[in-house]
Amino acid sequence: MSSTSLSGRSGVSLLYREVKKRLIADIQSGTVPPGGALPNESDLAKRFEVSIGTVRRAVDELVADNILVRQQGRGTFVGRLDRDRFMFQFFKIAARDGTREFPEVRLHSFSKSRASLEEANALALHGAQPVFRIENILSLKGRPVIHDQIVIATSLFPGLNKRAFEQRTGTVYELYQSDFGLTIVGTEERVRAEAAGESSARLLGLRRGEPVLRIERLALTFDNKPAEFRVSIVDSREFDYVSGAQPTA
Amino acid sequence: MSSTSLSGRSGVSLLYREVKKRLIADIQSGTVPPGGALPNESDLAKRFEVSIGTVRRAVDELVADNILVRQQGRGTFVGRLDRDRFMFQFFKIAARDGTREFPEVRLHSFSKSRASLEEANALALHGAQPVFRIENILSLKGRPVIHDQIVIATSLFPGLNKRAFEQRTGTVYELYQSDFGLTIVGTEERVRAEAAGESSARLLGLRRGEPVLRIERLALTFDNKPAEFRVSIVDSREFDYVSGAQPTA
DNA sequence: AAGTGGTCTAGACCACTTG
DNA sequence: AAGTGGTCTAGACCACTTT
Repeated sequence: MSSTSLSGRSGVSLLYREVKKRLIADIQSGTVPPGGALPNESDLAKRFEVSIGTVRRAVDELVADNILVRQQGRGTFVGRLDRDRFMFQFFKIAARDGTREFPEVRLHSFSKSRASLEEANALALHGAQPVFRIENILSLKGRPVIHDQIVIATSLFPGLNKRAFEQRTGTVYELYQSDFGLTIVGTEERVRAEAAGESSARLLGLRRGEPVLRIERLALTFDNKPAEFRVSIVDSREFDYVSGAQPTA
Repeated sequence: MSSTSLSGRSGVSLLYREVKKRLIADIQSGTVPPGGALPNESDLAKRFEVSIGTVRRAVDELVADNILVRQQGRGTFVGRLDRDRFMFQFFKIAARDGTREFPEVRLHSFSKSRASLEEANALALHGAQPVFRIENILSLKGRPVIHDQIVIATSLFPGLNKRAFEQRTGTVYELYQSDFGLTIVGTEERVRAEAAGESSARLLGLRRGEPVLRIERLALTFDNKPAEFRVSIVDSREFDYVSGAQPTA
């Protein structure tokens, strides 16, 4: 964390935006690791030479983005992409009755090849760069329900291999975060209905042609840079994709 | 602080929450109509006997919830549920290439009957209360793509009839807002894939059994009270349900 | 008791819109 | 020029957690 002062009110830069950028930089550089505590607010105010209110505003936004977590009386921490967070921010499949459970994940295949045109486009790669392809089968209530096909550029995940992937202790995103310093901060998803293809049908125990959900998810890191492209095929006979709502006071 | 109007700091009530509630009450009562301007912030501060900062915090949250809209130099306004807002907050269907257009809406049927068990449950009705049933066909790029089935309790929409519904000038939610004082503030949606039923297939020009998206949407007003239950059947061969992303600085 | 975040205040000054 | 929201400050005091 460098500590020069923040622009003497000279130009376009809003102070709280600037503070926010610096805090993000500290997270990306690993200066403050996942789960680690930030300095307290008055120290941050001194370091950045702004008032506490300005620090609070920057932190407020990072909390709203689920990047930081405040705990009154304890401190402010970098959010870990653990199971709880995965369930609340990223996993949108719920049973018909509304129940939500963490899926049991089984690795089905791990390979390396080149990006298709569509994949390169989604991941903002220049040409058919090498990618890892990972297929997972996710089970809910003991039965296979989701067929995940993950595509990630090898350049962002140097040294990743099947063993490391399989032996991770937490979520996939937590692996990205802790082993490659890559924090997923949001996703864009497109959902449609299609007839089950052969491999998904076999893996999910469906007849070919049965209607399934196809979810294309682009996972983004800071500055909206794409980091992972994932296609999920979901047997939606007993499970729904859920979205939305807005709790007001 | 002279503690007359807003709780003298005695207990649980946070001042900005209290201000927020009062502002919502003014919107619900029609004291400030859709599109109308709020008093300026210093006047609000005087009226509520709080500082401007506290007013700003309350307004900040209402802006975040898309209920109010700030315009620097002009004022703060009650958001109208017009086409623009509908497109950005509620309409989640986009062409495969990402294009989004406002759908052409055609009324297919308007009737009155009693709520099914599922509908009564969704709308929090006590028993099989009377409801209006409205079916719309929504077209995109000149072709029918969405079959909407709307269910609303007659008790919330007294005097609504086919003519009023058909001759509305704006969106359905704008009608709710302007004619019945009922503001939709958010939705909960559940999406799954199913085989097209007979009527939807006919209306959308599909073969029976073709995979379609089924979207069940519960639209909520203040305090998360359910106001409308809607089932949308979507021909997703050329259109997707889109969700998500999170713009950070 | 000490340290953290959470709420609230009072006021200066800036940026934008309108008459 | 007058009126609006937008940013930033400096500091008091409250609520919660830990030692």
